[in-house]
Amino acid sequence: MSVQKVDRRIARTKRMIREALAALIEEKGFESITVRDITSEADINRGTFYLHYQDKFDLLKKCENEFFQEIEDIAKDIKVNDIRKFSENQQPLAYSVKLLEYIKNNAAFMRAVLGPNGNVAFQIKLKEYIKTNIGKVFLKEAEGNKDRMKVPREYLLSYIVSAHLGVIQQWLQNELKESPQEIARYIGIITVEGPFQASGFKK
Amino acid sequence: MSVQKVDRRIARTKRMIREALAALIEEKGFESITVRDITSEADINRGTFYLHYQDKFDLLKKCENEFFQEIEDIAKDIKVNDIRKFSENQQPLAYSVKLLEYIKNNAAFMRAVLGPNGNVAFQIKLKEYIKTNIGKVFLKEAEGNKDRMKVPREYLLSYIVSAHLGVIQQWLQNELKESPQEIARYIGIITVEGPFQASGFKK
DNA sequence: TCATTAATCAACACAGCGTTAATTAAAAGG
DNA sequence: CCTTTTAATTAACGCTGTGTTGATTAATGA
Repeated sequence: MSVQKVDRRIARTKRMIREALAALIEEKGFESITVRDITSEADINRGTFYLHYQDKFDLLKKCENEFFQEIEDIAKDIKVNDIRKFSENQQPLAYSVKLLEYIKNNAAFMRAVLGPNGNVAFQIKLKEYIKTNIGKVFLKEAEGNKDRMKVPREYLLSYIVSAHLGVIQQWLQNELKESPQEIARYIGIITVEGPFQASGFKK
Repeated sequence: MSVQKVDRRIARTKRMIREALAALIEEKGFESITVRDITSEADINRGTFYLHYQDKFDLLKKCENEFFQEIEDIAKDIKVNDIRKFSENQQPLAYSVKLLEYIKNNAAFMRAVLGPNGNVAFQIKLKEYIKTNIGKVFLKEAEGNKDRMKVPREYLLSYIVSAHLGVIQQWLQNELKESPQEIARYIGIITVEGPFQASGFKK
């Protein structure tokens, strides 16, 4: 198959539109954005928008799909024994570091969709991703000891995934002050040792 | 101060509007709802809506405020030593049970604002509430042992709070099959013992 | 250089908004 | 019960945003 070269004008227009979208979501939330807002922020004609996207929902969906496409590749490298490694020498999980690095490199968009004016549907999809690629790895380890499972698997899983996302949101709110490695270490510590073992409460 | 008696017509109208809102949010999400949708669902004149609310955002805000007003009262009864009680005899935390009971009694609205078409701003406010009334109680216990704190307080707190909310959302998604007591027990087990102690992994 | 095609511009019908003035209907209170 | 008060209805207003179209201009790639 031949590689289609993209017209520079198209690339530029799409880039402007997406940058405008991220800026506007963060500014006032997706729901109150109009196509007019986007095109005037991007400094293009309103009609041009409709040459590329059906409406603002279509635009958001395409941005999200692009995101998931890209982090899907990250997931390919996950090592199942990551968690064992962590238990043994407290090394941050490789998957976490990569995901967090990606988030840091796309901070504007991530802050937009995960921040206070963000989008629940996106968060649900992201949780689904984390659940598939991360939670299950953790639980696989845990279920070796199934008879001692005190809480149904679905609740344990949703707990881990939500907690994961919570730390990421706190990090974004904290203006990405810490390094991805550091955050990955926090997640590892809390998730593997438990929040109160980590803080020194109990035993 | 004299108790103002509310005109039955007003009470009815407001009730219809709020029921319509919950139904519509769950159906297609807050952002794509129009005032027309609400008033036709509630079977009232569109003009009537504007006698009570400025716009749909005002309506949502007032519904949320009512919610927080009511759960604020619940928080008044929280006992600081709840967590100790749990550690000793695995009794569900009193605050949790009450909050979860309230959620169960207002399932339509809660499913609407916390579900897939829900509202991030509401979730943030709810997290804030949980953080204040629950997380801090947990952490107060934990911080007796401050020198063993491996993770910054803010991350630990956001972890606990997000995880909390995650279990609630899983519960709503699970159609409130379990009792509030049971869910409170799950939350207690996972939060105090840690997800992997709870599942039997490690040690 | 020149054919191709993206972007612009102006105009269209349409839908939802928020408001208003006149009217109808229901509730509260004597 | 009857009257006064006030909530709800109705129909219309101007305004803003939508999504589309046809004609025109300008940038791109070969």
